Amino acid sequence: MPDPVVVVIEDEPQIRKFLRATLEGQGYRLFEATTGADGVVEVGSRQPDVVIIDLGLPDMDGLEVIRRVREWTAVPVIVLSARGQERDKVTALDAGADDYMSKPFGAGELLARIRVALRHTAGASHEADDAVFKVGELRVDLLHRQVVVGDKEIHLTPIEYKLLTTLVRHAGKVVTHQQLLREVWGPSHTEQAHYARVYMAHLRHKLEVEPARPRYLLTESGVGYRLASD
Amino acid sequence: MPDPVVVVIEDEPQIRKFLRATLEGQGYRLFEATTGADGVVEVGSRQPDVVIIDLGLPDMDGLEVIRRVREWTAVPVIVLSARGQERDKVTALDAGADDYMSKPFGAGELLARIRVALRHTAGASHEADDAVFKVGELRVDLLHRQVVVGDKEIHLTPIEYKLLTTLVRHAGKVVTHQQLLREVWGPSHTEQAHYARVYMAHLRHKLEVEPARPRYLLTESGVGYRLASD
DNA sequence: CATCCATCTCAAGAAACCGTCAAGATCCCG
DNA sequence: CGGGATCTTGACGGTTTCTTGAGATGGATG
Repeated sequence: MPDPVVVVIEDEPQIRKFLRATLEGQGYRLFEATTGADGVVEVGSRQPDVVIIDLGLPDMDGLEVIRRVREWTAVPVIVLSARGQERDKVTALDAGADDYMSKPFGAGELLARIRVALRHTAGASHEADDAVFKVGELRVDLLHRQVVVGDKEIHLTPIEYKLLTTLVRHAGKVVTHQQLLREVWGPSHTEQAHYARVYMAHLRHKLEVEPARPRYLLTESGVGYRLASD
Repeated sequence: MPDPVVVVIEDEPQIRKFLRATLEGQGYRLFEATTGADGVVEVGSRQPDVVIIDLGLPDMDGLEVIRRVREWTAVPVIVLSARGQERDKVTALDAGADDYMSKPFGAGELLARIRVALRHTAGASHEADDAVFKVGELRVDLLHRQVVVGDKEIHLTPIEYKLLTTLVRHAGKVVTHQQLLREVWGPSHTEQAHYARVYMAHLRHKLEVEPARPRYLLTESGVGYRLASD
């Protein structure tokens, strides 16, 4: 999993600095905005995993920012505020915020609440994307690490699988020997074109109906290999 | 949409009364438990939309209740606590809680945070939270911590059970050694691939008809393990 | 047709990985 | 304190997977 992306909308330099230190130390990628208008734009362009917003902004009401963001995304929004009145909290939460922390707050608690927010989105996204590649009788399910030909499940060794997924990622396009060797065996093995040949043979025997006349795993002589797509 | 169902786990009659007044006035259906053990059962039988739990319970640690509940459902859990230390908050949130409110708290804020929790589950597809995993002769009941093969109940040690539930959570998908070790033994034991082997052997002897030829607990050589699904 | 080069096939040894067993160490309950 | 259950750890043999080499195939070229 790549580092989570966080957009911070905060005008006070002091708090921005604090957030930067806190978050970057934990491996978050941070993008900052100092006005509400910038904030909305930043959320739109960065597609963050979490948004942290201070309600006291110079140009527009933080609540308005939340409402604008909520018009098109369900990204978790954590509110920071100098005001701790119940009224303020209720308003912000009902405007679409997912959490509300009154200043002063501790770094540990903020990080914990971010982890909660990330848990939520992790669960939600899990259901939708079934990253399955299909061509002819061949099905490659990246999520389940499962390869099926017709209705028979095929067992692949780690290298075979990695080779296949590399081709899947570039399905339809030619993958040069160099590229293949680099992505499967690592940058130090880019000369051993032999490896790729042996393993392409393995894959063909396992996946092709007629290994000698491949329909999916095509050779581009002198260049590399290509996985047929549709 | 029918009235949302809330389970309250709280031993102090005073606060229970307050919650009852607050929530029933807003059209929530309320079920109460006064001990942790009861609470776990209540969550299992009522299938609530939100759980509210006080950390200071007489019989067991509230954190333990949260962990038990989290073994089989993602229902939003809001923690109430007399303690407001950051340490306590972080522990509870990392144990699986979704929100944390220190006493004293206002009715308005509680209701707002409940609305946030309900928003979250509304977005997620209403998957029937079936706490029972089945495949072939094997049944794993996450709620009752019960494992049955055929019609015989099988006793598992804590580690065996945790290993099995980790596989159940990812049923059908390959779980890498790293993942397995991290989720069962903790992040510091990710090198000891040996552990997993020994315990997979234990599980196979207890769950498989023919341990040498496993039908459920499958090895993905060089990668990890996979629990068959369907 | 002969030759060359890229590719494919096959197989065997090496290496990594896995399952098993069992001997302590540790924990838990009475 | 004792005994049983559970967990850790090491050793060993069997299996899978990887590497490597030698020869076969097959198309392109002159």
